[in-house]
Amino acid sequence: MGQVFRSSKHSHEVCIKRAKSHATSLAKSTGKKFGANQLLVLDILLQDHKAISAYEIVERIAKIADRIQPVQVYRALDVLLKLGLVHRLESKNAYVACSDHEKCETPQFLHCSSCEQVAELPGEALSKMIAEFAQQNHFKLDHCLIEMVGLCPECTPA
Amino acid sequence: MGQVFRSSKHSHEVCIKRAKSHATSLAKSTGKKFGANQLLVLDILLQDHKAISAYEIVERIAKIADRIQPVQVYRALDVLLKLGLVHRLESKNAYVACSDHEKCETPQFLHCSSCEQVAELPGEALSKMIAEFAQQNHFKLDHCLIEMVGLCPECTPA
DNA sequence: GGATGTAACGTAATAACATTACAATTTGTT
DNA sequence: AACAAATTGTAATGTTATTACGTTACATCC
Repeated sequence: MGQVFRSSKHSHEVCIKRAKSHATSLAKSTGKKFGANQLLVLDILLQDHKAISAYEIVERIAKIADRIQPVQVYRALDVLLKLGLVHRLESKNAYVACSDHEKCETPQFLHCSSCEQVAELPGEALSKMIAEFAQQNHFKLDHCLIEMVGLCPECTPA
Repeated sequence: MGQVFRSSKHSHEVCIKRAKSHATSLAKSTGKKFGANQLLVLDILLQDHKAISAYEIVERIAKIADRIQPVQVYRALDVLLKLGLVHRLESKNAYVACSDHEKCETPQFLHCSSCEQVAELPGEALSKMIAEFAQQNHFKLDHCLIEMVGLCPECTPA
């Protein structure tokens, strides 16, 4: 199993590059183009592996470009969320760039309460088990939210 | 395995009675007493198995007693949440009375998107598995949020 | 080229959810 | 009665998200 949490020294340029190339190929395959605000929001979220609020995105954009309104950020987020390029952390009302472009239909998040980094859990064993639980209870599952809070390896005292 | 979703014809009086007697015994064992607002909020939430917002609670209380302010509802909710008598559904910003007083440290919710009923999943298999996943990823788990959305048995077309 | 459709953007206002700060009241205890 | 602790009351504010309406950019089709 790979490291789900990025080391603080990992080459984040690589993450950004990979995410952007994924976004580009997604755009190509669907025939869509990203608008200016959508690109800005994605750029901001790609700066690290933390989840930030929509209003925080507003502020960060204001530092590098013309200030835009919250609603414009929410609209951009809607598009990015639908494409799976961004996820929403329900328990934090915050948004994070997807960091696992292979398999993230039902993302399961690990959120470090110390450094605030967010990781996505790979693998499907958990979602399969959950699907089974649902079925056992005659529940027609649409989607499931899994958010774990705790300390990441780097923030765990040895 | 019991029915986690209450049938629409279930005798809800029993649920209310059971919850209230649990609350009473909890109060007795901890030497606390519930305040007027706390009792009102609990009563409102016990009226059914649905999750409602704090502001909805404000409105419902206004129908049966003097109107109170949102902050008063939030305070009452804080107390009830800490006692485990009420849970918060993060993905809906809504609150629901606990319906499984035996075992609800890490409640796992099923939320019907049609009738809006909320059920708690019994058992610990899921939470154990999740704890394992956390450990495998060197994540020191504090708590975990599990919310499943779909259709309950009564709302599932045959 | 001009009409048309659609996706994104701009602006203002407001709705929905939650907290802070401070004062008054009630309750239990000595 | 005096005190502490918990609860309640009131006002204001902070945070998150949406609605409504209008404009701009751009591709397509006739």
